[in-house]
Amino acid sequence: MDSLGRQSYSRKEKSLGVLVSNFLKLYNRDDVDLIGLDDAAGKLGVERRRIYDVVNILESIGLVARRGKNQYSWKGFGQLPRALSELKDEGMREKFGIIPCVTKSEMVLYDQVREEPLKLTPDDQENSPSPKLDSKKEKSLWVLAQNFVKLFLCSDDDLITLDGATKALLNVSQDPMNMRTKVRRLYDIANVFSSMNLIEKTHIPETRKPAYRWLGAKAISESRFLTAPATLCDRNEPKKRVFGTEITNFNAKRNKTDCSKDSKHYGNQNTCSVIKQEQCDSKPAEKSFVVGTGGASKKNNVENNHNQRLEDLETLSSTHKLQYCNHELIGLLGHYTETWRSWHAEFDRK
DNA sequence: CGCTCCCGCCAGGTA
DNA sequence: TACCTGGCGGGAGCG
Repeated sequence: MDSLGRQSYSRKEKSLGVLVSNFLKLYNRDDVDLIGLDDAAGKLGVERRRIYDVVNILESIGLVARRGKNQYSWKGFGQLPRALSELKDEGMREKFGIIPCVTKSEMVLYDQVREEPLKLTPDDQENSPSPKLDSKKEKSLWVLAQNFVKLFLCSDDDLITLDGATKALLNVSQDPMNMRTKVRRLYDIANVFSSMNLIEKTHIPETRKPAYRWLGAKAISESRFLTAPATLCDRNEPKKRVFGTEITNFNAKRNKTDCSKDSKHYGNQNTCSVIKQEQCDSKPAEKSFVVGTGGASKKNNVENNHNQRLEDLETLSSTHKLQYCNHELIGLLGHYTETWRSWHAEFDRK
């Protein structure tokens, strides 16, 4: 709320990155098979349109696969290495390692070379679609996301500038307006991947130009993005956007005169939804918050760790402090819900 | 003020 | 033909 009592709008809270992070918290579990788009939209408190963005990008690296209308299946991080290596092979064949400094004729060649995107989803992509559909597919988030990944996998340089990615993935000879649109999509994709710790946003030291660094599947598997803010591990770059540590999707909207129109489709879009941590947190052992009846030394350790973390926090920006607190609160909530559940189950048995 | 990217319109596809 | 899908670009938020 601002001083006038309006719900304040925070762009970051509504970002695709936060959404994807919450999406993963919700569905990144072994017992998840099918993901309903309506279900996801409802639980995450966003309109369906945004879910399409998320699943398209996740599908590009094989985390989910389209099963049919309104339904995706959760494939999981387990197959990520395989998907990435397939993308790499594909990219190598397509010469993605060479980021072209594009001239018009080069671009034509480049376009010819990367006609068919990798089929990580066997079902609908099989039958040769119409040329019209091809051109649509060529522009899709899915393809753009795959090509973006290929760029990292096939390049020796682990830093890729936004400029470089733009030149490599988009036909820079097109009109500027078209370019602007495509670059927006690159931002979307980059945000999603950085929220997953697949890449991180940084910049070229000399030029300060924005750039992305590949962190890769290993970073994801080591990552605690489901349970802890990356902020604390990354004090070199306090300005870096950190996703997944905020509760997203409050009903505050960007100011626009009439938001009611679209609610015909998405009745639930304004619901304030907080991801239920007890559903999401599949790795209680990894929780940064420790509770228990352990001995005094254990307790001291916990306190020391806690104090150390408070000291660490002091070095951060206020935004990151808030993000950290948000995360801790969610963790606590999840922990106590879990405890309550098990006690309740125990009570029921007796 | 330029960069970033959310938001939702609406065209085209599908059941 | 109602509903699903997702490209697209306006324009708001932010540094």
